[in-house]
Amino acid sequence: MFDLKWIRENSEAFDEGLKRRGLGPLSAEVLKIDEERRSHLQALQDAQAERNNASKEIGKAKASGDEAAANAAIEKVAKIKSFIQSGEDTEREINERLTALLSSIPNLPHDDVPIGEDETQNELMRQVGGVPSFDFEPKEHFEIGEALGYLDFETAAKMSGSRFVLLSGPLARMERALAQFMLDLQTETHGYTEVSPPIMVKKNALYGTGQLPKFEEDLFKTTGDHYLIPTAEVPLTNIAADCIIDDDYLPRRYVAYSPCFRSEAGSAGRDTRGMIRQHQFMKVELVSITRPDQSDEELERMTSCAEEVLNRLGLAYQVLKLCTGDMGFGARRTFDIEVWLPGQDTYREISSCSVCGDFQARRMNGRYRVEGEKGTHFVHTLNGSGLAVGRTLVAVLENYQQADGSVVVPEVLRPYMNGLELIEPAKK
RNA sequence: GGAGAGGUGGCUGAGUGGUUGAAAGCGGCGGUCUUGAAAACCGUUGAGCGUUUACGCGUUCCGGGGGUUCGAAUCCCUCCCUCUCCGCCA
Repeated sequence: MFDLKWIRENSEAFDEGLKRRGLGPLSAEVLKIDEERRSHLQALQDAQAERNNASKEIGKAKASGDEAAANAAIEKVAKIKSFIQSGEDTEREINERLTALLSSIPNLPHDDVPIGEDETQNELMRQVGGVPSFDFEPKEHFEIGEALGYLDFETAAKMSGSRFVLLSGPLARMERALAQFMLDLQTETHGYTEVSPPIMVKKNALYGTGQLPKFEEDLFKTTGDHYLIPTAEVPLTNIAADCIIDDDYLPRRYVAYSPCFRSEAGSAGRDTRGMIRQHQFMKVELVSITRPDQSDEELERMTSCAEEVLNRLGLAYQVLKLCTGDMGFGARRTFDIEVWLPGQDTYREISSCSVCGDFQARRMNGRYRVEGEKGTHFVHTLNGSGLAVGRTLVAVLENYQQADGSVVVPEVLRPYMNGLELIEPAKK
């Protein structure tokens, strides 16, 4: 959501930002409605002032028992009434148009975000860790997992259809181990506060983070009024909704382990094999609520918190700065972390860290106050995966696979897996 | 699922049609007192929008929306949310 006053005063910068996003200019349309609204408001408010004065007169006249004067004033006001009535209708209608337009406009990218149409134009920031070499042809994760007997798409499809998976035995355990390891790292080493949030939310929460009203088709909705969260970003960021936080409490850092639900409406045919793209997956999510002057630095920090998971797991990855065309709706700047998958012979997204500025804060009315100062300001919000657990499991399987089909358990996970060092095929 | 109660400013909480943007308390800010602090006392303290060089002026806001009325925090309708009791239950 944008500050109307800012658009009014920076209409060129606004259109320029939209252009960088690959969108046409909108300031003219916005300002036209704004203009309409303001000139209308002036007339309406004059009429209201007149009515209020007359009403006070009536009050006084009645109090002093002067019925004649009261009736005269009532008659006078009656004439303005219909104008005010229709004027209020018009105001409502204009406001609705304005909010509808404003709430569908994506956030503007930071100046340093490269301009581009799609993921091919993202900017490579760094590559970390050596890509492992194999003296055999590395398999994809689903081949490995299915051969082990602990990764079962068929059984999942039987009860849930496509894009679901059933993990069992040591792989189910590894999913839990990964989550535990990530949570411990983010809370104990990086200072995040662990949260166990609701995973069903109402639409105002989704409006706050920007999934609604534009992306309803990506969400699962219950038969009631709840939606299943597509990411814990939604409940975590909405902690700040309708709050006024003292500035010395900022930044606030939250981490949550939760399932995520996505309809994948626009992805038919993509990543149909394996567990890369599922309707349901587990993720450890990081969210920061900061002051405006802290948010850029916080994005760097958050990204490195996510990277540390991969460092400790010994997985190779690269960090990209997303170009304008590949960024999400609410983001001003996004870093994607892509992990190396030997089976696919490529890097795949495993985390996405974004700074949203005050875009979400405006939508959810999340503010902070500086001690001793008058008034409030909008907070800045950031979110990032730390990490997507399902895809991390994929990465471990592919990177730690051996020629005989067994999979070595990364050292940092062993304490979480009862000391298990090697995953071998299930005995039938 | 059945029956009730309620949503008021940063917080607690009065207010049931007429100078009420709203008592009181807490908190915040300023001051007096004090070597300093605390306590006490005095004063002050909402937000959005429009307009104005500015002081200011106007308007809207007592969960959201609609209605009644010359006039609504106060009456009516509706939606949302919270809570209590009973039943069921992880």
